[in-house]
Amino acid sequence: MAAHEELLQTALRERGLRVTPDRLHVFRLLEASPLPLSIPALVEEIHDTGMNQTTVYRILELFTAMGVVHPVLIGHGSVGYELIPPFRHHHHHLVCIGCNEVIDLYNCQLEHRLDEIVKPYQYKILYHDIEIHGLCPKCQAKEAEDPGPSAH
Amino acid sequence: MAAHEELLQTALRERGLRVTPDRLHVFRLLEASPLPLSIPALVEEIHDTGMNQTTVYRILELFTAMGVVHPVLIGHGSVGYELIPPFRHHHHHLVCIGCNEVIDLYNCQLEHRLDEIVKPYQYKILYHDIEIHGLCPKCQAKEAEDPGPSAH
DNA sequence: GTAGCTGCAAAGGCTTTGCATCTGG
DNA sequence: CCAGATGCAAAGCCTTTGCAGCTAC
Repeated sequence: MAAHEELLQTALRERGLRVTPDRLHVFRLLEASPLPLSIPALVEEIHDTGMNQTTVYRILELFTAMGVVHPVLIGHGSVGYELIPPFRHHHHHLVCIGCNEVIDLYNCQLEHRLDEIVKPYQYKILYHDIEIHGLCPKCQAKEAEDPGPSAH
Repeated sequence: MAAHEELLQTALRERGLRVTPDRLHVFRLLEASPLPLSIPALVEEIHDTGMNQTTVYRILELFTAMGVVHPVLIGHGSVGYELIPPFRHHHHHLVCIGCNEVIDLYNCQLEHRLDEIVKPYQYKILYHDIEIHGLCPKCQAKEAEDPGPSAH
């Protein structure tokens, strides 16, 4: 069994919660996905496994409260969920606003700088998100030939 | 009239769109709010002005497409909207996961570093979001006396 | 005058909730 | 065995859509 999955089992048992097939299944879907998954996307994925969609909502609420996942913005103002450390490597996102492609960025070396910025507020920092938005090479080319996206 | 509002009017007219009382009203609400506003919050605000809630949705969709606002995560996985440069000063968020307090951080000095990180991907960067999550001093104290938030 | 904007009302999704049933430890 | 988890179904939101009437320019 994967090391991350054992971590999840431990985290659940420590709280007196149960390791169930549904919870493991949702965890594996998140682990297998290169991108954050929205709840509707997860519901879609589990649709033919017999798992109820209410269960998906409850599992994500639980995972969020446990610090297993956290919400991030994906695409046009919708919310997705992804695993966070120690359940997954720390990383950030580079998002194309043209085609919604998402690239994971590892090697974030900004922690020290962020600590400095936040010091005056006496917050205890738990985690941070960075999302960089722009146009991927393909969409830059598309924009160059098109007249550009007029509103509406 | 505020300089930012003139910018909005210019941006609208450049696209052959109209400057309407409703659009100005939504813009002013966003400008007056220290925090990002969710659509339901905006709908609440305009409820007794006679403006229809459908209009709020359409205006936010338009403002997003125009680059006047962008979505950010606020609180527990919900989405809010806020003005972005040149309609507002560039800034980031420090969010308390205990009480959902949001503090604006100005003086972001990370642009250069982000450029370096992203260089290999040949993206054209348009903007970035940074959200730092943690516990405010008050919630740290609360956690110290409480047994801490068990799941569920 | 006319393209564009808004109001209204209905439809369609998404999310939450209560309760009965089932199950992991 | 029993606290905890899930399924089901209904209810309550949130969001989108089509069309008729209104307004900025």
